[in-house]
Amino acid sequence: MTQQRYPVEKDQAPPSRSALRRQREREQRLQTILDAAGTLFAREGYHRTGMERIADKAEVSVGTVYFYFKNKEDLLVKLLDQTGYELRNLLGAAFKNADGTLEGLRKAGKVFFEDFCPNHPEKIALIFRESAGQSEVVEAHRKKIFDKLIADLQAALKSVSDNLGSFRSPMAAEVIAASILGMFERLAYHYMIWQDRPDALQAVGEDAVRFIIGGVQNCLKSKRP
Amino acid sequence: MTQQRYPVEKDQAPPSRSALRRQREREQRLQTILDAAGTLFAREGYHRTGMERIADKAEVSVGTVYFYFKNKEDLLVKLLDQTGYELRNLLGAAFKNADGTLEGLRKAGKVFFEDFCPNHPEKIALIFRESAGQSEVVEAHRKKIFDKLIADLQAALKSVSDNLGSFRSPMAAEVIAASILGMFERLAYHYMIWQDRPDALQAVGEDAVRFIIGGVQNCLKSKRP
Amino acid sequence: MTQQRYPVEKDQAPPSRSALRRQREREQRLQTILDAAGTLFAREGYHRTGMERIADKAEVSVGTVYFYFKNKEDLLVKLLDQTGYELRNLLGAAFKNADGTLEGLRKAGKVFFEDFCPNHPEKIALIFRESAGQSEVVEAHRKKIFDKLIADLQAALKSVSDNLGSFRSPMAAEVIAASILGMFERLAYHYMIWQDRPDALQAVGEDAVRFIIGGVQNCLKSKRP
Amino acid sequence: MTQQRYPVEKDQAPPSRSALRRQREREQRLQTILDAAGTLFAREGYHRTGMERIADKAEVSVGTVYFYFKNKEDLLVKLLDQTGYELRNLLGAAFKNADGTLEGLRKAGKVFFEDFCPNHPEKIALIFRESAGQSEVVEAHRKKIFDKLIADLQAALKSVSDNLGSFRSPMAAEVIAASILGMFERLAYHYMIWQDRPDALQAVGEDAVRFIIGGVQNCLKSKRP
DNA sequence: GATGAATGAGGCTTCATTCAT
DNA sequence: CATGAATGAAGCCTCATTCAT
Repeated sequence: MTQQRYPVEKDQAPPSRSALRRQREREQRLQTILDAAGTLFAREGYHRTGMERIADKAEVSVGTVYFYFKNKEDLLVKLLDQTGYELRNLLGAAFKNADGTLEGLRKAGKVFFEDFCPNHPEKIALIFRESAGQSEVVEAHRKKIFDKLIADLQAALKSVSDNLGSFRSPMAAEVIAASILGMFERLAYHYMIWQDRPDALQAVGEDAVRFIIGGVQNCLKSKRP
Repeated sequence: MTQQRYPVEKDQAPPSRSALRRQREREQRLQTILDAAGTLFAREGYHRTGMERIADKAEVSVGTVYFYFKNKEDLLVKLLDQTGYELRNLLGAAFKNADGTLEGLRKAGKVFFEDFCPNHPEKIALIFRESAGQSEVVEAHRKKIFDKLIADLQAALKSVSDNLGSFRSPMAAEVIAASILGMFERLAYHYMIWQDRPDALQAVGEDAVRFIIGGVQNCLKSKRP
Repeated sequence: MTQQRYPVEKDQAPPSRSALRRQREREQRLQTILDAAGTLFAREGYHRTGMERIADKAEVSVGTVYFYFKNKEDLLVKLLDQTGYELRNLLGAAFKNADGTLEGLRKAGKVFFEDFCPNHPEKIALIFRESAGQSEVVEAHRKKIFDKLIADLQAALKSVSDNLGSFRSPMAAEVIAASILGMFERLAYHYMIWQDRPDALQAVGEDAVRFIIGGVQNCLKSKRP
Repeated sequence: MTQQRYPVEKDQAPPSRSALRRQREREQRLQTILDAAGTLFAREGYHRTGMERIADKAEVSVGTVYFYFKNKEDLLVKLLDQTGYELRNLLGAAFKNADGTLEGLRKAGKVFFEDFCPNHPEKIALIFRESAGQSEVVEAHRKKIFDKLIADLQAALKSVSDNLGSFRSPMAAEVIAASILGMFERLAYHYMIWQDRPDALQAVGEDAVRFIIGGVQNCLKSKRP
């Protein structure tokens, strides 16, 4: 549209004010659609939610949804990735500055059960229910997310073992990491989705953490003189 | 239950030989269809499996499938219930004659990872993937199955606590039960479905059991003299 | 089955006792099935009634229904014919011994509204609702029945006109006959099926008869000296 | 109703030209589909007409039919309502400016037999044949239409009776109204659908009207000075 | 004669996706 | 960029009819 007055070094013209605004609006709209889809997927189920429903809720037309997302699956994938990213950040933060001690696991449990679960029940439904078994593409993303969460947990466990003694078995770290994820998953599902008892989550979290810590310790060759 | 002391005159003719045979054939065919559906659901996914595919694989006509099952959902529900029943029996047997000790949990882990998982990968997929978020009816059955498994585990934990000391928290038994289920679920999914490493399952099971036992002990107020 | 010992003159061996009994049972069963079908067709509608429902109600198997009737349509046709036959007999009797006077029409109206309608609501539904527009074959039978009823009425009107004076128009007799049938049809439908007021039928019949008689008279060139 | 004295500022933008055109096209297409369905229902029968046939005849896709109509039943209901509306208007117009005399009935008969029947045989088939006994919903609409037609006729009869003398029986007006409808129905069916003699309809109409007028008069307590 | 399990063509409907305006 | 009408493949399910036992 506007002519380039000076050659730009690489590939980025300084964006005009209106271009910035448009960019912002664009992202807002994208997120609006994503939120609408997320809510509906969680509430009604991925398959029972039609594209028109999503468009309606986001107050746009079906065509617009397709302008922002390749297809319905893409919507689910983006939502899934967003949730995974958020979850990793949350747990990652818990492990910061707790290297080497079991405190990181405690914080991670606390933040998951007391922050994430009660505030994002629809994300629980999305990542642990709706994204299960939908298509190869979705499953691939799901695997990647779970793998990364497990890797993060495994890294945290590694630093614990560096400090408190190595694991008795070579697979222990991975197994424990996956176990913790499984615990979080099933407990969240059980208490948030099936029983809808957000009030119970604090106690649940405490018990879960106690269980985890006992479990981890039992898998370590204790490093005592 | 109670034996008939005298033969009952009429009201219930002894089923003829041919009637018995037909009854048997009927059940065989029903199971054939169920198996076909189970395999396809696990391999291709519930939604991507059409009724015609199922009929073809079972070598019957579509109408026959509907003669034995109300609808597609019914197929999934029956499959789910069957799997749930099997799993409960398996774990239940592990807890028999191990009351009061942690031996029951060890056996349960062993039998799940070393027997159930490698021999029934499709049931893992079915109960932990395909049955998730399909419909209210399916979800209700899923909840019932999970609830029962949790109740069984909880009962086993109760008898452990009777023996070794009570739990530090009132919810502990339930939380631990759900946690163990979650561990089994995610580990089975991780190593069977995503990594397809049935050979790793023995080691995984051992680590998982060690983790569980440590976890349980840590949640008990130790009963020491 | 049994050999013919002596040549039978035309085509009928003297039926044995058991053959007679079988014949009777056969007809009873046939009628049972027909009744079951009639009830269900009237209550649930021809299309929404499956053959299995009919067999169940008649306490026989589906195969047996097909032994007695060629197909579902045949069931409807037989039922329709039976009803038509009954209706013709009923109205025919009303015209007996009333030749030449309007008394026959009065009696016909009376017997239709006060006998037939309240006692056979399901036949009203069958002939005036369920048999409409089902297939060419059914429609052909329906036409034949209606045509005959109209012909009967027309004959009755003819004898009235012989007595009281000829009709002003050549088509009058046929038109009036069809009109009377239409009146009966719609009044029966209105008061029995839609309003379910069998108690009103006497009054309805009286008004209808008065209307008919006035109508007929108005179409006659009165034969007065 | 009330004129806007001042232009309303916003809230309702004047529909753009293209919007108007689209609205028009939309209604045209809807009517095209309705016509296609009406023709096929009348010619082949409601049940023997598949949705694909309808779509083909209307030169649209199946999906488009479902975009404009909820389902097949809806198509029939809309068609039925349209026909009922048309019929009421037709007869209603006949009664205008004929209050108190029998002229209205004469005109109504004339317009029905000489205009409606020969010009819309498919609507005769639809309202008097195809819509009979199809489903509860359809039957409910059918009842409503017939009830309204009867009510209209009844009102016309009422004004006749106001003029010429009251009816001998309290139900007479309703009975006669239903009777007239039944006559129209059966005569139209008889001469248009079964005998396909549109040429006979004029004579039929005249006889029918003569019959009706005689009938009505016979039901009135004649009001003579 | 009677049974009822098996058949499979055909029906209705949904819904993700496209594209002219 | 946004719209929403149009598409049509694909899915689930029904049910009249048959036939081996």
